[in-house]
Amino acid sequence: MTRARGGERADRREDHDDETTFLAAYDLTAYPRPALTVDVAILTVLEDAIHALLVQRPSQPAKGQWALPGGFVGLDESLPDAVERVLARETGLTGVYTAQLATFGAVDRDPRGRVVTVAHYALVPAGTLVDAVSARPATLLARVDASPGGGPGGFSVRGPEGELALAFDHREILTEALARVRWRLWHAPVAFALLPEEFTLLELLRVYEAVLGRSLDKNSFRRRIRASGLVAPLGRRREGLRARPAELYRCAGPDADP
Amino acid sequence: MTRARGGERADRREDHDDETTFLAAYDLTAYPRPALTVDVAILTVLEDAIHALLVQRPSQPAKGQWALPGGFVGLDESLPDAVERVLARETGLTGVYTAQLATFGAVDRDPRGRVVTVAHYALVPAGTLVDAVSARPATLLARVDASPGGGPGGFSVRGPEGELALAFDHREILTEALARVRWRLWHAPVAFALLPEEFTLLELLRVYEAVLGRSLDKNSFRRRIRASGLVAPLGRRREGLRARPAELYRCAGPDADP
DNA sequence: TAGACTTATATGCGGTGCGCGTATATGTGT
DNA sequence: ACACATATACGCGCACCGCATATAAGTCTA
Repeated sequence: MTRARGGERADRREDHDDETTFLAAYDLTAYPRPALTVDVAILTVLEDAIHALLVQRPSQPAKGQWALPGGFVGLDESLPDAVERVLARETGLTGVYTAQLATFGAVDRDPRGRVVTVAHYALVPAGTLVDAVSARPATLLARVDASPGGGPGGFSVRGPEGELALAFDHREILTEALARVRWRLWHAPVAFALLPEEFTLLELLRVYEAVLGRSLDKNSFRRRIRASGLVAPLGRRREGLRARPAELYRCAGPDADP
Repeated sequence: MTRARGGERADRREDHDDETTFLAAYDLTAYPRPALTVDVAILTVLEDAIHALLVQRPSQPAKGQWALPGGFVGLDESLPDAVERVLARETGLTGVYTAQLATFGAVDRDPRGRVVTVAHYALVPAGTLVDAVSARPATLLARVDASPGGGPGGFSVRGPEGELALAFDHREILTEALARVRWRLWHAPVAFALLPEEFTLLELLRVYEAVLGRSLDKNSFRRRIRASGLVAPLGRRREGLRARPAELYRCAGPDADP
């Protein structure tokens, strides 16, 4: 230890030269390595149910099957950049809330060979997502019905034609995304990403119920949300509905925590 | 839609042939792609403080610097397999609790070029880790002192010689690992992975305090833990200490949740 | 236009869990 | 025998949540 510290400065200079020459000669691509993709589970709450945006694969492999939007990660783009690019390319969406979910690396998860995917989820207001889907062919919003008692992953993915089988391991990714969003709902202000800027407390409640898959008490919910300080009343009301107009709120909390 | 459904069976056969020929001709490796590694933040609680196992890099790049154990992901191994291999190779540890943390893909995070790493964390009882470190040169247990008020990432990593600068973005990974373990402490039975099979409630309390970075009330803690049903008394006691012997417990809960 | 209906909002009550203080039990050390 | 240290049990009060109830303020309909 003492000897090593005595030569510290000289060693450091020597190491720097070593590293420079090492890096000049180093070829990362000399070794076999997996391919890397990002996949995004784009979720929303529509008609009191979770929906996921799916795209019909336009080319091999799994051509014609429904899948999560995804794509290969470029050499010069970060993971968030890759997600942003994929979202824009396959759905036209920009500026949406996204977060990393988990990385899936089963050896046989892609028939093309070894492909590891960094799965993400995105939360989008229903209106935005409906517009995006209707503007694109070969995309749909699949209703994801999760029965909380139905065990892990015990949910159905339904399109207009009925139950859908997802390509690759995308059903597994969707399962994880659902669990993650449920988990974060109470601990991070993610629900607001699923609503337009202005919303009523009942609309917020519906989002919570849809995500959690169970009904919540309206009074307790009001108290909790208002006490949390995450919403601020706007002083205006949503009128023209069947009953007393409800106060409009907006998200007010500083975004938070891991 | 109707047309597509009418030809479904024939299409499927055709698609299968297409996919087979497609896959035969497909070369995943034809496109540039990042290299992929796994890195593991191996954590324990020693002397009422969190410690992380670090290895001194034996070769370029960042030669001589302290880093988290890690290695490239092989073409034929899953991510858990890669983690297991790396742990065994660099620390000799086997059969420890590991979980995926997050994937770090900043373009410039590795001087060799584009290297994306799937970061994991491992939780190991202090005794096991002390043994592993003392059996290997160029490894150490660095004390990680986190002041909860010190802002995000506001912690120190200290070896016997003082503060350490970690290689690559490993300090960032350590930050995330710490936050994740804190987050999970109350929601999943992770604390037991940091203790030997048999432990007293005070020892469990010390683990919680070390991970959370703050003191907890002993009485409330007892009630919460016992009411949680995650521990079962063994009927034996830890004797020979300075005071009344404490009941020994073991982890009893079914492992749980994402 | 009056009343039914629907939804919004406020308030009160009781159980539960947790922070905190206190009392008692049971070992070690002098 | 006594002090001392820790383990364990219990009680009190507060905060929060589920639940019920009351009132407000609109729309809808006869």
